[in-house]
This record gives sequence, C-alpha cells and structure tokens, in this order.
Amino acid sequence: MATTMGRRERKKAQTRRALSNAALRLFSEHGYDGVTVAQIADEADVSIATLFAHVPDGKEALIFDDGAERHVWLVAAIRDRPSGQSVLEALRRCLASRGPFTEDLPPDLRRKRDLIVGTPALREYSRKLWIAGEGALAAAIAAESGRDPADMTVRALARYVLEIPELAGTEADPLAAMNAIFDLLESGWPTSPMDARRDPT
Amino acid sequence: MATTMGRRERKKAQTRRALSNAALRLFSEHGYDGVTVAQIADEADVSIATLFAHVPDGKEALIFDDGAERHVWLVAAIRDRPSGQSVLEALRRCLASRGPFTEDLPPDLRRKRDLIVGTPALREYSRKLWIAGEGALAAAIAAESGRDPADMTVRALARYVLEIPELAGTEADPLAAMNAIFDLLESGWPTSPMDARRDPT
DNA sequence: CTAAGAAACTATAATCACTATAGTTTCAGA
DNA sequence: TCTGAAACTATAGTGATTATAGTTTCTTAG
Repeated sequence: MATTMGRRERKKAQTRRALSNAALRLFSEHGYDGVTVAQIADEADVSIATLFAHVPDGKEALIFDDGAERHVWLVAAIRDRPSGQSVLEALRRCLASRGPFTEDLPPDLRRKRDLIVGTPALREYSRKLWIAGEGALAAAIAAESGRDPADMTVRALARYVLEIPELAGTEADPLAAMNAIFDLLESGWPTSPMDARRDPT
Repeated sequence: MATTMGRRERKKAQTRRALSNAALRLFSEHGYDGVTVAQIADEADVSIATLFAHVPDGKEALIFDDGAERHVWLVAAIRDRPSGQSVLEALRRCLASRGPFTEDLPPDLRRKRDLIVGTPALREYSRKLWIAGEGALAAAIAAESGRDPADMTVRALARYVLEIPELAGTEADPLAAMNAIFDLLESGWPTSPMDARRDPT
C-alpha cells in the first residue's frame, strides 16, 4: 500500500470531491430543483453513469459525505462522558456543538447548512442519514443503562434524539429549542397541571 | 346543489375510488415496485394525466385518502377527553384503537395495513401524512395546557406522538411498544440510576 | 331552455432521475 | 509483464411526473 492509499483510490476520492463541489456550487446558485444531475456531471466532467456510481442514493446524497460518521460522534460522546454525567446530558452537549446548533462556522459550511435546511428534499435526506444511526445509538444507550438494545424505550429515545436536528433546526433560536426538547425528554411531559382543565359548557 | 353533491363531484369521487381500488389490488398482487402508474391508470380505465390530477402527491398517495382527517381523531380525542384524564392519556387511548395497533380489523384493511408497513415508500408517505398534522395537534395540546402553540416543547411532543405509529408499528407487539413510548413521554428518561455508571479502566 | 364557462378528461410529447449494458482505460498485484 | 478488477464512458431504456392543447360533460346564470 502506497503513501496514502494508492493512486486509484486517490483519484476516486478526487472525482467524488469534484462531484460534491460541483453540486454544492450549482445548488447554491440555482437552487436544488434548478439543477439537473446532467449539469452536475458536466460541471464535474464525468459521465452521468459515473455520478450515480459514486452516489448510489441519488441526487440528494451528492453534497453529503458518504461515511456513517455522523452518529459516531454521539456514540463516542456517550462512552467518553465524564463521570457523573447522564447519557442525555452528554448527548445534549454533543449535539450543541455540531450541526445546525453552532453559530461560528466557516462561511462555506454555513452556506451548506442553510442550503440543506432550506431545501425539503435535502432536509429529508439528512434526517434519513441521522436515523440510520438509530441502531448504533440505541446500542450505546443500552450499554450504559443496562437495558436491552431492542427495548422499545431505548429505541424510541435514540430516535427522538436523532430527530432533534430536524425539529429544532428551523427554529429562530435552534440552540434554545434543542435544550427545550432535551428537557422534555429528561423530565417527561408534565401531566398534573392540566388534568382537571376541562371547560364544561 | 343536488341530493348528495352534484353528478360531477360524484363521478370525480368515483374515479378516485377506482384508482384507489386498482392500485391496492395491483400492489397487493405484484408489490409496490412491481406496478407502474400506467398499469394502474389502465386498470382504472383513465389516462395517466387524469391519475396525476387526482393524486398530486404521486404514486404513493394512491392508496391513501386525500383528506386531512387523520389528526382530526387525535384533536377530537384531546378536546373530548373525560374529566380528569391527561392529554397524553387521551392520545394513548386514541392511538391504541386506530392504525397499526388494533388487531381486529376487516381483512381488507388488514391487508392494506400490512402492505403499507411492508413497503418503505408507503411507510414514509404515511409518516409524511401524519406529520402534516403536527401543527393542528400542537394547537390542540397548547390549548389544553395553556401554552403557546409555537412553544418548541409543545411542537416536539406533538411530533413525537405522531412518530409513534412508524416507530412502534414494526414491533412484534405494537401495542405494548406504543405503551412503552407513551410511558417515556410521560415520565421522561430516568436519569438517576446510571449517573454514576462509569467503568474506569 | 340555452349558452357561456368551468371542470374533468384525453392523447401526446417532453423532462428528469435513475438503471442496464457493453465496451474501454487504468491501476494493482502476482 | 501479464491479468483481473475497478473506474470510467457512451448509449439506450424505464418509469414517474409535468406541460400543452384540445375534447367532452356538467353547472348555472340569464
């Protein structure tokens, strides 16, 4: 194996990057629906067939990294949390520093995030990628809480945590929104104050 | 206005029903991906253009009722709940009696439900329809709890409740799974037992 | 009763994402 | 250096969805 990994794989990564860049540039300029995959392939100087060989999930996947490294952060955040910190607290802090919740980003990443948040198709695909990590996250949570990873409670918590970016991402203050949701997940929905609240006509 | 609503609208509803029936029959027989919209249009004896005039959301929408009457049940369940019953309890009971959670269904509805649960595209679209009611459900919850309908906590709860069918629908015992999730939403994730659970190497 | 006019419908053609095929070039490794 | 796999290409096709332009069918105001 060569210095990095052989010329072949280097070239492959290069065309993949060319596709990402072309797609991001064109999407930013003309909007997601205003660009055809043919134009993107052209801009990246590859054939359409090659484009789809690189992005089997289709047009939306073009500007996302292939890897499943999204939930790796979250799993690591749980496993490496400081002593005495709850699982949810670890997840809260981890999410707060990534994705749509931090304001200090390089302008290119900011533009990319805005594009995703502002384009339904991309937002949905982003959610799909997140949700794909549900099993891994559930396993991590189960490991720390001594439950079965297939326990529906664990799976539901994992799912609900992973939904947070899409849910809070469009709010005026995404960070505050995220914290509100975590509070809900930690404490549950307050049942008492409204139990008797029925207005008889 | 005539007896029911004029021959025109009656015929319109008739073709819509013909499309639904054709789609359901063909999907059941050959699977969702094994049927083209052209075949469905043929079976219903209309043109493809007419098919799409009736189902603007596309192929997946064919077997679903157009109406937004899904969440109406939930909103009504909240508003009409017996005195002293919490909002979540009302939602729990309402969901338990509908959708994938009840076992005694006429065989045709059962087949339809199995088709939806077993077809990713249909499951996703079903979720989309549910989620579309998020605003209405949030409004109902807010009205009963004296909060702002735009409060992120309210929106999150609404969203999480609406996700339950997709989340619990594929479980071995959907009803038990649903109850577990409601318990989580009511009580929150138990933080205490695992706070100190850190294994120092 | 009748004449607009709207609504539903039709055939046709086009666009676009995506797949399949078969062949070519290029790298990796024995 | 030879061989096979991987990446790439052009080409053609499928299938969903939309646009266009025109036809039939109900509705309803006059």
